[in-house]
Amino acid sequence: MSEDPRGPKVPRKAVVEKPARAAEREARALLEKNRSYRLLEDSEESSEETVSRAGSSLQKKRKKRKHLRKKREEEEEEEASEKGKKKTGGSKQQTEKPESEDEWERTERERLQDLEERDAFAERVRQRDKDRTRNVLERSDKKAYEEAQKRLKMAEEDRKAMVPELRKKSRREYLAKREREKLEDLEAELADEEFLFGDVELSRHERQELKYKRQVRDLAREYRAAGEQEKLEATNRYHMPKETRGQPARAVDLVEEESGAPGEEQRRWEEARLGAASLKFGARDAASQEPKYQLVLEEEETIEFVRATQLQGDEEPSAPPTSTQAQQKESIQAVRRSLPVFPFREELLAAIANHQVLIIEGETGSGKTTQIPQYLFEEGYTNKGMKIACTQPRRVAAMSVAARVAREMGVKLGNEVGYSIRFEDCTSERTVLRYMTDGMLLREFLSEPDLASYSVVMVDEAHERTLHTDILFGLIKDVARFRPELKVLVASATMDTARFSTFFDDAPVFRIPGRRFPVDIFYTKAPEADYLEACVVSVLQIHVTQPPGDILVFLTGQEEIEAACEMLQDRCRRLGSKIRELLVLPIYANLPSDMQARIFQPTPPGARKVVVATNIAETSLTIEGIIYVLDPGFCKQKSYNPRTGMESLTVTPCSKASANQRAGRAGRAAAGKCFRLYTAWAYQHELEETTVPEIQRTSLGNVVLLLKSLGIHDLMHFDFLDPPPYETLLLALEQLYALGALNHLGELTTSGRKMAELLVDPMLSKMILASEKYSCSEEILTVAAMLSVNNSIFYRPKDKVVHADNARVNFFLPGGDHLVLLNVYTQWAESGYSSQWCYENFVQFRSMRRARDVREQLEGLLERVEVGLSPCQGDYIRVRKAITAGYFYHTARLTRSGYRTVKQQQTVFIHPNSSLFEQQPRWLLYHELVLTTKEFMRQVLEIESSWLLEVTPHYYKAKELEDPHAKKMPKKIGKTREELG
DNA sequence: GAGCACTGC
Repeated sequence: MSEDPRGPKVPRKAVVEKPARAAEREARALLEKNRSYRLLEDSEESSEETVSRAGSSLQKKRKKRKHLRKKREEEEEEEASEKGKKKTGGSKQQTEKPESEDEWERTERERLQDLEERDAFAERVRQRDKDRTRNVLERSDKKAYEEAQKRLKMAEEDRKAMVPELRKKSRREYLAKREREKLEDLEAELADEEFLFGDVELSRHERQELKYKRQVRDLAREYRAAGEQEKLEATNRYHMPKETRGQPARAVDLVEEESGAPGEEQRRWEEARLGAASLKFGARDAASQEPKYQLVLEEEETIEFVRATQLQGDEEPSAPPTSTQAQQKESIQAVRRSLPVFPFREELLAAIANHQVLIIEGETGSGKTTQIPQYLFEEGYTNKGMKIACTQPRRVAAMSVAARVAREMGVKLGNEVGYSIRFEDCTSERTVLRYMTDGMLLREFLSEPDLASYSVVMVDEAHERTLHTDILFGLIKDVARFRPELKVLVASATMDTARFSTFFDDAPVFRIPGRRFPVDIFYTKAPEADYLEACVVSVLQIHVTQPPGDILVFLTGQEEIEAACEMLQDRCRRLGSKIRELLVLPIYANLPSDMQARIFQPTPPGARKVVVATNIAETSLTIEGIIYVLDPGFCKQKSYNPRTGMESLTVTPCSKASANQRAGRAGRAAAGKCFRLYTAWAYQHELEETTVPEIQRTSLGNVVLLLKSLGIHDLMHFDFLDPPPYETLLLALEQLYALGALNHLGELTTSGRKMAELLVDPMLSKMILASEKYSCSEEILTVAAMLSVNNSIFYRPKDKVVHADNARVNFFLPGGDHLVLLNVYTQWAESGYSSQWCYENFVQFRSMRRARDVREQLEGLLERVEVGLSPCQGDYIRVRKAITAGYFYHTARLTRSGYRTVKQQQTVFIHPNSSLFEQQPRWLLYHELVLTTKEFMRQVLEIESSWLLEVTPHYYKAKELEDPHAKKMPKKIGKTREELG
């Protein structure tokens, strides 16, 4: 790239103009190499019939390409004339030249025509965007603004009004539950004792105790029976003693009225319970009561402690309720001044003025996200209509930060300050401070490859290294080279900043102290075999020995969390009143929202909250009041195997960076403690320094398509901060070629350009484009939307597995899972998108709502890529063919030894949740391949081999789709079932 | 007969 003076301009130029020659040449050579490599491999393995078939058709072209390449190199300086010559020459030669030459010329002519068409299409899209922008902004400005206001108001109300009510409610529920559980426990305990020690001679004391317990139980039973008989009266049956009124009521109060000895019975009950508990755990279960390990304070590690933060309490005036607007404004300014970044304002602005790229290192809470863009605004970086972009990895972050900055600046959200996220654009023409998700800025490159309207781009939370952030780095670095006036800020937590600096040509690093309380880190003395058990024990240990403060436990997934919660609740119940109340609350992304909200409710006085969470609590949400963090040191991580194209999700030890991030969660409100369930040695020697960046762990079809659309051809030499594996890129290129998104020279085709607009995975977008031909785009859009919400459509609670499974089976349609998904969506739409319908059918409302959002967006994009909307009118064959047109790469056939993928002859299985699980169609298409306990195909569709020839004549040959065992196999299972359906 | 962490366009 560097030898080409225009190199850095590639992204800007290429979209409308011809791609830079040097890059193109390199890409071509590379593809050439790739292909010959594939060819070798294929000829060795006769099993890879289909691929070698694709390869052999290429073989012919390859010879021609050599010729072409030479030619192009010679004529490099006269591109335009060459193009003209080819075009006119091509049409002439069609009639005159011998066949082989004709074929080559035709291919070449078609290629050039397609490129022209592609660029014309891109131009049309840009033009339409321009025309439409105004409308969209005006509309969304109002709508989004109202929505944002509503959200903010709700959050406010949450804090003010809902909380006390919620607290009361949860307390009531809790008390009722506790009463029930206590009684059950007592009964169980008595039963146990009678069973175990019935024959044993008891001491006088023990006999007395037993007798007393029985008495208490009988009283409680009687009370309950009485209460049920006279429900009306029961409400007035007892009152709270004056002195305890106002304090939380206690479940045991109910006993005292019955006994007629106020206070006395209660005291005795408590003593009995306490005695029972200590008896059980102190004497009979002595061994299990021993702490399993000792937590040892290894080092008093403090994570970035800044004294100044504690001054903040004095500086921040608690705004009086009657304060005027001016006063409020004053207090906002005071808060702004109190942030750690404030003293560095001038220094920072000077550094930004002097350097094009600046790395900003600062912990969360330093105010960098909210303040720095404001400083830049105040400094005049937004003059002449220029904008400032600040990217966030998450939608909520972009929204809430924008709202806060708008408040600080005293403007309406969506005017000067706005945010822009998928499904929601809250910006207007006046917007100069623009918070957005990183993926959103990435898409903006498509319409504005040089980011001409921005004077500053700030990439926040860079240390998280999301896929989008990583790609942004490469693109922004490139843009910065030919736009010297563009300022680039890379904001990151205290890690990896040296690497960022090196990447951006040794950009200076500006450090801002954070505001965080110290966190003591504890390690275990010896490794734990069962970390789940260890977790439960440690939680109780913290609960018993440590001062008040909530606990946050990090586990890997839903299953583990459910198990841990159950164990904890079980232990607590058994310990009874020996320990203070412990509220156990799970949180993970798939948890229904109302359950999720529970973790934000304040802890009742005297109780302690334990939040058992997945990685969601590591970055995505912050829970107030967490003082203790319990970290077993594991997380689930996705990995991608480019050789098989298979994704897997495995439990792996987390990185040091991740462990520190988790520990930091303990120090948000006050000094905290973090207990790590592994040894200090393991931390030092066994944990990776940082998590492997996402770009090295996922399939890159989408990324390649996007980069190609931006005119970047030489992906192997794209400036990645951490380059993805070579094989992953190769596989992505290969698949895109097979899908027709790239031509034989590795250039983007018109259809590829359209696929890039659709922002779903390439195969999915190919399917959508193909739906036009089979006129079933209505249905295909639905299928695509449903496929893009991760398998979280069906809700399957543990206690209603049978019902849930029945509900799912009711949606089955012959043909396969794609049609089942279509069926679910259609029925839901018919119900008026009802949440009640979802509830009744064990379908997750949240996922469906998301599918609806996606579908609506895709519908808009369909218009953009110039595809008409048409219904299939009940002809599901058309739908299935369109799906096949996108997923012909993902096919499997039934052999005597089960299913094998057509492409790689890999043994695979139908997922047990599939509607086709108990059937064995001969030909299958799958949406994805996942490795869990086996290699499973998820979302499978029955197809016919003849369709493969129909939808992709270039990829399959009739011969290889013949089945040698055809006659021995039952006749077309699919057909007969379709007749039934 | 399985068992999906988390984001994002």
